[in-house]
Amino acid sequence: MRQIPRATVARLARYLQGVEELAKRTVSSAEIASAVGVSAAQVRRDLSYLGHQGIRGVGYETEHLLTALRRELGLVENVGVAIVGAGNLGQALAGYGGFEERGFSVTAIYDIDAAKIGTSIHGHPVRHVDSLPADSEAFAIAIIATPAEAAGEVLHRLSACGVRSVLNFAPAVLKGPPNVEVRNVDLSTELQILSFYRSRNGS
Amino acid sequence: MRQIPRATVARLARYLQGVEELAKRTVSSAEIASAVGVSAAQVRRDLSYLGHQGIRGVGYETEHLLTALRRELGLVENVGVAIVGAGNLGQALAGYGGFEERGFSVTAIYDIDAAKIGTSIHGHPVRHVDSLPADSEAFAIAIIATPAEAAGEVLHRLSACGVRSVLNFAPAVLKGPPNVEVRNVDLSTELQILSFYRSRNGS
DNA sequence: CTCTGTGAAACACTTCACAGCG
DNA sequence: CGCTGTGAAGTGTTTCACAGAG
Repeated sequence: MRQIPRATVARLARYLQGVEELAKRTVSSAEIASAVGVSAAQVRRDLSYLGHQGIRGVGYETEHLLTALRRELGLVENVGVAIVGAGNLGQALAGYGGFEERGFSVTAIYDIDAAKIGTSIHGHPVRHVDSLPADSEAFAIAIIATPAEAAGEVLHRLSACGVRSVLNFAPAVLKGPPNVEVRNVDLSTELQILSFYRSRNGS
Repeated sequence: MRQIPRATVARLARYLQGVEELAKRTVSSAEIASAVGVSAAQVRRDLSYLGHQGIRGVGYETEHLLTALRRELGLVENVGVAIVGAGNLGQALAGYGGFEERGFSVTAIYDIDAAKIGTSIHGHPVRHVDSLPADSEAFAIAIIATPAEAAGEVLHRLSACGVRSVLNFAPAVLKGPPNVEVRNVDLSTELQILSFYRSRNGS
């Protein structure tokens, strides 16, 4: 029963946030379900992958559940995040406070523009992309926020210096080697998907 | 055979971009597949939802296929997009050139900060959130880039003035009424998912 | 008596493999 | 002969429904 379904992993992160917000001493699957917008059966099934965490007739003890979720998601220690690309999007991400609150630290921003290197953006140092290998111990996850043309090359470099988890915002579909998990978040693609549903959700 | 699976819709948008980039006169399912990183059988199955578009023994006639994809995705006309929230992220989105290229136009940015209203960001006017209903004819899709606290309220307003498609970047899981399609893109959630896989992808 | 945990059924999506068109 | 389009099989995910713990 090990091997958690991918679909479940994506929801565990939501549950973590949902349960944190509920801020009760115990929570039931139904409460979590309505907080994150899925079915109660789904919540129970998902949480069952973490082993027996609940108390029958009562629900889940909040602190215990949060610990289990954080452990499963690898969030026990603070996680370092590198941002590659100091353009508009990279800067916005660097200034986004939400990361720190959730246990992630932006360790540095990488670019190739000599004018930017050595400066600091929202308190984070800007370094040359060439120093990624030297810095690679500092972070576990990288965010690609470069133009599409550069994205493939950046992924290659990241993968070469041992990064296993990449979040790609460049408008290109990246696919790393099998041991590298890449999540592509393309804004245009998202809008196109929405556009599809707009036409059918009857006016 | 109508009713295209959600998973397929998400890929159609990728195919559109992949085929555009290939820029050939005809493309085979195998070519599309390798451009976007899925299996050839998957591409053929997905495209078959659009009806018979290919030519056996040859592949798909590029122009014809692009037209069919754009029609299916509701991208025949230019699509208006409103951005709500003129903070860091909202500004970055406003400056992101990729939208215009793909048939989307940012019509305006909405905020409640009096100091920002009336100014313009990357050429897009900043208006008060209260003017959303009056402007609602201008856009079909809205992007929420506000703090988490405001997001629910904003969704409510958008839905009240007839918006059916919403892309939410605020760190909150929004769920609109059934006739409103909401896509939640939460950066922290994405990082948490990556964090999960980091621990398992054998070092 | 409530709410979890889970077999079993249902459903959704993907892959296989090949008939048959051009 | 190459490549599409698709039944059929396979796999993954969700829902149902209920036994049983607290």
